[in-house]
Amino acid sequence: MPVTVLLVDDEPLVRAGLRAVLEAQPDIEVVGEAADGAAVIPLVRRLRPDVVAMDVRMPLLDGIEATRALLRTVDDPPRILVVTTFENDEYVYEALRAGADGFLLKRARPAEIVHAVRLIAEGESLLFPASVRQLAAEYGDTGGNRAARAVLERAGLTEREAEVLRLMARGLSNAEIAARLVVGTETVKSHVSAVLAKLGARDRTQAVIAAYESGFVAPG
Amino acid sequence: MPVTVLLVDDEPLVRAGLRAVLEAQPDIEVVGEAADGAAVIPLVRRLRPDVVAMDVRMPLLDGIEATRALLRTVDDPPRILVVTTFENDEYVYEALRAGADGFLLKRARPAEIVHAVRLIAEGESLLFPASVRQLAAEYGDTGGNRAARAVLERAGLTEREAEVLRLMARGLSNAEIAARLVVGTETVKSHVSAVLAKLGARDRTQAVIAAYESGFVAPG
DNA sequence: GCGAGCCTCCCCCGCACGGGGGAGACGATC
DNA sequence: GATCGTCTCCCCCGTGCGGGGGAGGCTCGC
Repeated sequence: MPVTVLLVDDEPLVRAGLRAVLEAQPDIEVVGEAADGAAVIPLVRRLRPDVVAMDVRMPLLDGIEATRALLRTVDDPPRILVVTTFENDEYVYEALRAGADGFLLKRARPAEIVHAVRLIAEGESLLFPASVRQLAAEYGDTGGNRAARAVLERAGLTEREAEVLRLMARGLSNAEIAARLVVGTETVKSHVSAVLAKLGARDRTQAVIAAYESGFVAPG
Repeated sequence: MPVTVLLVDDEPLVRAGLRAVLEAQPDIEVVGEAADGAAVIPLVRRLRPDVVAMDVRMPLLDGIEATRALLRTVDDPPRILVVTTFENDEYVYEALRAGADGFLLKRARPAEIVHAVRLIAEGESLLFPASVRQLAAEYGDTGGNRAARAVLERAGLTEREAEVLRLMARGLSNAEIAARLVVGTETVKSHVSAVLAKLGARDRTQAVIAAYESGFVAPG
């Protein structure tokens, strides 16, 4: 009976890579994929994977928050392997505090990745902060504006407000947003004001910056 | 006759992902992989790929140096698509200046990655953000990597204007920028207007979006 | 010397933006 | 039925923003 794995990462490329690496093993089966933390819980409920390979930096709900939510709301939760690009100790500790069972760098070799998944599935934990620290020093820690991200995630934007923010982040004026959403400009102004208040932004430019910095919208 | 691609990335996971994405296409063939920039030149000599998909951050020889070396030492060099995780102004400029033909984020969707490889193979240049491509059209460039370079350089921001744009992208108002730069607000307004005109932006929000989309400023 | 480009500052002017209120309609929840 | 949150729309009002001009001082290179 193979180890079943759910992949959670906002980059399709990474998901494809993980899938290729893991499915090359006869005893490991990738049973599903999710692109953000918010989609994880229902998927876990349905697929009941043994292991969730979870990215840290994701839109909507990051890996750490998703881990917390998962362990809090799901009975008999899967083991969680946090997968990330390059890390600082804060992330390691935060992830472990949140209840993750292991911690792995994307930079790891395929054999290490496979090994990690097997270990985690067997109930072992896995972490190597030494190599993490070394890599962080080697490549220079870019950090990331976690403050802005946290703000956005905990801001509690409604669906409509998020929609408006997305359009703001595409450079649309209030009038253009109104036309796009088929509502009045006064309505859009209300939503924009709500977005600004919730994000702690002074104007739409700052709101758009927060959207980019938090990963709510991505360049490209 | 399929497009042949050489993958150069120090992360096996990313190579596996790219391979999975690209080989799903009947007209694209991955002919080889390399884990660092130093291994690229002999591989290119032997395999003669149409396109090299090259990571920026790599041990031994980074993607920019490898690009330079490749174009300097190989006859009839392949087209070079720089693939990277984080958008960073220095990298964009440096990579294009080194002679890369395109610039792509790893977080791009599979369809975008495939599209990028095809475009590059056809001799087009590619800058992932639409706004930059738009600039290319506006400035009447003929395509090719010279175009890409020229666009970014000839987008023609002066040093001062670039400085103002950076501050705009940090959410500062005109008055705050003026205070920071120790000049009058009217001066800042002049610079901002120049930036807007050169970027084809209607307001500062669109300018900041362009800054993010072009990699002029990077999230995090 | 002279122009070109850049940085600096100034004027007028229209308007989109954002703050601060309020309010009706609807669905979900209790 | 009552309450809450969301979405919708409205009012007034001040101002920061951006367009369209112009102009002086400075350092370049021709």
